[in-house]
Amino acid sequence: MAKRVSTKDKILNAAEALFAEHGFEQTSLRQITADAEVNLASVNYHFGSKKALIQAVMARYLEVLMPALDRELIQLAEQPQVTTRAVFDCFRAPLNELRQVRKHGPTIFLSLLGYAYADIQGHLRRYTMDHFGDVMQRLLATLHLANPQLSPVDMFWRLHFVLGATVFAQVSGPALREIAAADFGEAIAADQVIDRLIPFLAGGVDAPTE
Amino acid sequence: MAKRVSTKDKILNAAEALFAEHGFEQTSLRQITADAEVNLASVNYHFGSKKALIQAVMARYLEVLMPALDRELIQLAEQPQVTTRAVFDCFRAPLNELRQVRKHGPTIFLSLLGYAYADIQGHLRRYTMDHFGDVMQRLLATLHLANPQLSPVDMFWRLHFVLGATVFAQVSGPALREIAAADFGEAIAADQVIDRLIPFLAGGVDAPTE
DNA sequence: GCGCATTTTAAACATGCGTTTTAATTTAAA
DNA sequence: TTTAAATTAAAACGCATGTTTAAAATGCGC
Repeated sequence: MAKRVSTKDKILNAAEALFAEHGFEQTSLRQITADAEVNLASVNYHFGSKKALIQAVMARYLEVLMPALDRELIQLAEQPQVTTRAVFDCFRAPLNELRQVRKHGPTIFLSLLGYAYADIQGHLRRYTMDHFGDVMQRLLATLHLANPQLSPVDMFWRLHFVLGATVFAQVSGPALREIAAADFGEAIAADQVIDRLIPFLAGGVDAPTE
Repeated sequence: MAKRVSTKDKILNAAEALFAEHGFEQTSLRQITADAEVNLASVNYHFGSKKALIQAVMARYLEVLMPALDRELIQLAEQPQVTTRAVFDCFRAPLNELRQVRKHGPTIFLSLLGYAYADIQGHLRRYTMDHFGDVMQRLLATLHLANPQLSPVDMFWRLHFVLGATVFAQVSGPALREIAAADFGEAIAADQVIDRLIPFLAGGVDAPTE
């Protein structure tokens, strides 16, 4: 009983794999449709344009991640003490839930996130704000609970440094893990990079200002 | 006495400005040669290929930054106490020296660095290691002085998180500063982002491991 | 000022891209 | 089974890219 996969899903699956590896702009519809074993024109038929396809790929993950993250943040806010580290740990379970979407969902999603910010500046930011603005608001509020000494503008910048480190670690992840394995004989799984990352991020956010 | 600028330099100047703003892949030779007011074919004549032009643009900055950074690191190593923060502060003067190359050299260079890592993975890394491997070695050694508790592999990852945050902050810099100005009415200059960044980076590197 | 090497120019080349068109095919309801 | 809608397929379109070619212009030592 081989299960029938729709053309639309074949495209989504092939596209996200190529996007995660090479970025959006550098992945052509011809590569995608060849990998998906569908006709070139079917992307425009089912999604309308390449841009809409990119959005559909991202939405599939965001719709799982964002509600899960929201639940974690609400739960955390009930605690008497909130630390920066605890806020970042809120991402662990939601990221893991992305495995429901795809086996290597967490890694794929973070790579996509990286390219989304690098390639189409503002485009994804607007989408995220429109659909999940309340979650982002809660994230900011919770981080402020943990760091009342940071002004909103300080927090704004530090959060983007956090995003940068995260995104870079994932986009360059395959290459970096290869180098690390060669130089230190120590191979770590893609999903474990996040374990190294979180303490770093918390330390950065908690750092005293200038 | 208008000073005569060679075609080669006109190309380099126009190219780096466009590269810094839009990235390498997304900047065409036609845009570059139009801005530089030179013929399209002159890029291939003087540099051989677009790839070689990219390398020439980066080299112009690296050849100023790296020796200056090396001097700072050597000087720092003579101090009795070395902190992570002090290591990162070593970048301030060398980055400022890039103004000799161009007025907004520091910002341009960091943007270029960002795109270099995002666009042509490994390509720039190899060039840097071939030409300035000794400086990178010294940087690692100095950071180890400041953080003897971190294993080499820990340091490897944290340094790349640092690179990611830096690069992202610069590449997304214009957009982020715009948003910050709109949301907080607080406009900060491009060169001041580094002042916000350094405490964050030092805090991240100094953070306790998992 | 001649003659050769260097540089600039305009044009074309080959390739790849996202998209559109038109016809063939499959699907599913009547 | 018939028929209309949805989907797939092949081909072409229009455009942009990096590169190459071959002629024209320029610079410069003699």
